[in-house]
Amino acid sequence: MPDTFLDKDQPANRFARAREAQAAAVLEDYVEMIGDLIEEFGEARVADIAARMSVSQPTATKSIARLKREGLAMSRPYRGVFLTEEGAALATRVRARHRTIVEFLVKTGVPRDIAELDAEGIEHHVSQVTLEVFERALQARGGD
Amino acid sequence: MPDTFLDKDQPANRFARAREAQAAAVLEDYVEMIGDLIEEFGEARVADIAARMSVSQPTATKSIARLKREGLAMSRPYRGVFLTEEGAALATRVRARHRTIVEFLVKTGVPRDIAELDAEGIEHHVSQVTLEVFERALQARGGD
DNA sequence: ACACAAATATAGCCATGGCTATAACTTGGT
DNA sequence: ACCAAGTTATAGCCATGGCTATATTTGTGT
Ligand SMILES: [Mn+2]
Ligand SMILES: [Mn+2]
Ligand SMILES: [Mn+2]
Ligand SMILES: [Mn+2]
Repeated sequence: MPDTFLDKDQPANRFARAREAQAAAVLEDYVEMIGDLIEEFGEARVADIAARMSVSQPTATKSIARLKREGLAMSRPYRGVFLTEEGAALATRVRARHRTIVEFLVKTGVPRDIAELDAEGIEHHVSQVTLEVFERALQARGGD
Repeated sequence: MPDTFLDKDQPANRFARAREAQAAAVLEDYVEMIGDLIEEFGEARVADIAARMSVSQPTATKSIARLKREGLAMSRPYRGVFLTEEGAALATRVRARHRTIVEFLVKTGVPRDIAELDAEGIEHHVSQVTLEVFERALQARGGD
């Protein structure tokens, strides 16, 4: 065996890679939205999270349990949900990526409302390299 | 109740919409690939489908069962898999969309290998409107 | 203090898409 | 004809993310 260090979690092919990206999608959307709610209301209630995600309250509760398991959020029973440092950092990154993608689509010619809809799914599959390409495209004569 | 006809299946919000797009992703990838295999080898064997998807053979068998249930494919036990008319039509559409997205990303400045990886996930979330915007961008001085 | 409404948790169901282990079938070679 | 190898099907497990129904807790108003 060679003693070089290989990148971990290298998916075998493009389908496996897309599956991995998808697995993080729910986590990403929840932390971003919990961050939004805390920003807006000072706290994130389960009922508000469920409403914004358009899922039932028990479904939101279950996903929040996964966030907690993965160290992204914290909460005590019947209290609001908070982000850990790691969760807050993820929320910030995810929010920036979301915005970049929407703005890139809009600049390319997609109506903003449609860009918002498409971006909600697309965002989870855009690699860092592609994101930087989008950012560069936006900087080039950005607000024409 | 008003007697106007409303569009069916209108998701309540962007998250529900992304969930719906995701639900079709596996179906789309399988029909496209089965079409590829039939094109290349004259038939699509379960083992080859599983290998290309990087899943186990039983996982492929199960997904093929879903394709059959949904009227996209047909097969008899221990025989190859075939596409129905509907499945073949979907494969054609999905393949064209995949290519458009890859070419658009490449033209925007994303390295081709990365564009291929990202497109495998992105493709399922690009609306018809956005796809047409991409196509127009490609036609404008396409091969510089 | 207490009752009631609202919010949250819990129980228990389902479909999907992963997996491994093993059974059953098909096929090619002797 | 038959056996071995290869291929496909089946059984049975798990995690995730949906749902409804119901229990529990919180907090507010009287
Ligand atoms: Mn999203
Ligand atoms: Mn988002
Ligand atoms: Mn795909
Ligand atoms: Mn594809």
